[in-house]
Amino acid sequence: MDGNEALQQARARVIEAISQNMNLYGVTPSIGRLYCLLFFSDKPLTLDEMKEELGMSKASMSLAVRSLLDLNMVEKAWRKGVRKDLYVVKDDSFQRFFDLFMKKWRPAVSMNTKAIEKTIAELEELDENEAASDEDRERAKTDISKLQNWLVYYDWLDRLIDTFESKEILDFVPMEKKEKD
Amino acid sequence: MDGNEALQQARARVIEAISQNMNLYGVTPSIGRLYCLLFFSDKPLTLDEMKEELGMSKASMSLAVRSLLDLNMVEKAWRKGVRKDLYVVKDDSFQRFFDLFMKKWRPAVSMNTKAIEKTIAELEELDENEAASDEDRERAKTDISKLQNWLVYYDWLDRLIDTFESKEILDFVPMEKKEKD
DNA sequence: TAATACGTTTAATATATATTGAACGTATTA
DNA sequence: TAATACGTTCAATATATATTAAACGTATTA
Repeated sequence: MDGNEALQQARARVIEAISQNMNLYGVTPSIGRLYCLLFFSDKPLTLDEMKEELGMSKASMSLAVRSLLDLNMVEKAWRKGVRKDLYVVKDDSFQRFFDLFMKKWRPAVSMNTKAIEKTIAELEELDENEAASDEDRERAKTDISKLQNWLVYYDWLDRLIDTFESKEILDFVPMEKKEKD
Repeated sequence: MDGNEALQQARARVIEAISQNMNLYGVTPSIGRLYCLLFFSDKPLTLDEMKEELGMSKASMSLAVRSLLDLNMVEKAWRKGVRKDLYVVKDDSFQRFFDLFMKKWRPAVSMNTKAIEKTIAELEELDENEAASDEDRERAKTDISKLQNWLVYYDWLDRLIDTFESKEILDFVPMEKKEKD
């Protein structure tokens, strides 16, 4: 086995693992492989080069790159004299993790919170509505109480994401392991 | 509009929002709706009742319940004299969030770490192999350095998940907002 | 024991999503 | 200007996943 072959084979193992687990970021293995291709590449790549390497269509590459841009996992690169768009990974794993929460979780927290608040308001109206049956009003009360627990959680989650965004989380869980005493 | 109708409509909004955003937990909207059904139910439900409420097959309910059990989002309930299996939500949003990391993220971290470690070992061999070309050995060195950065990140992530599992994270981001001074 | 009532598995189907080739718009070059 | 080289969009297709009906195994009841 020659050196290059050994290199490719060694890389293949982590590419496979990373690509498979990339679903935690809400992307497919294909997109994961593209990310890995860029990760191991020693230079920015064009859509045509990606297409060539992965044996996929240019349209796919265009879409895949866009999802990666969305997640802040890659960025455009420029090089004098090159007209094609070039892309490189933003090789900061911590930032990648934090960005996931800012891009995906934050909007979800916001949506859910708004929905819950609006619903609680409606349920309170129902509870105060004399025309409603006792049973319905009772259920409204129960729902309100359950939903308020959710609000507490979403507020917490929002504050947790704040500590990701500000990187304050690193004060609590430091990047480097503590030295053993 | 009568009370019950108002109740259903109020619930529908949060059900929709929650179900849609449940993809962050790696489950489909259908499973999300089942979760919400159980959440709002005032009693444990059987597969047949779920099937009835959601208009889906029993097989679907069986599979959906299993994913929710997997994520620790529901649990079995027993009631004297009832032979059918009964299920209720585990209505602890915080625990639900922590469990996601223990069930999904932790194994991913573990898999990726192992793959990376094994690959680094192979690359080190390659780097020390006199027969390999200088170019390949150089690339191996570069890869090793990049992969070691990932190891630092995964180690950190593992420790972060530790703070979820032990709930120490709540020391840093408390459940209740701090009172304003 | 036989008969019934469960939940699960399996194989088939329906649905959603990923992927593609071709058409399109825009910028660059000649 | 016309011609070429891009990246993107769109409609068609391929693939993966969700969903189902039917078969199955097990426990319970009579």
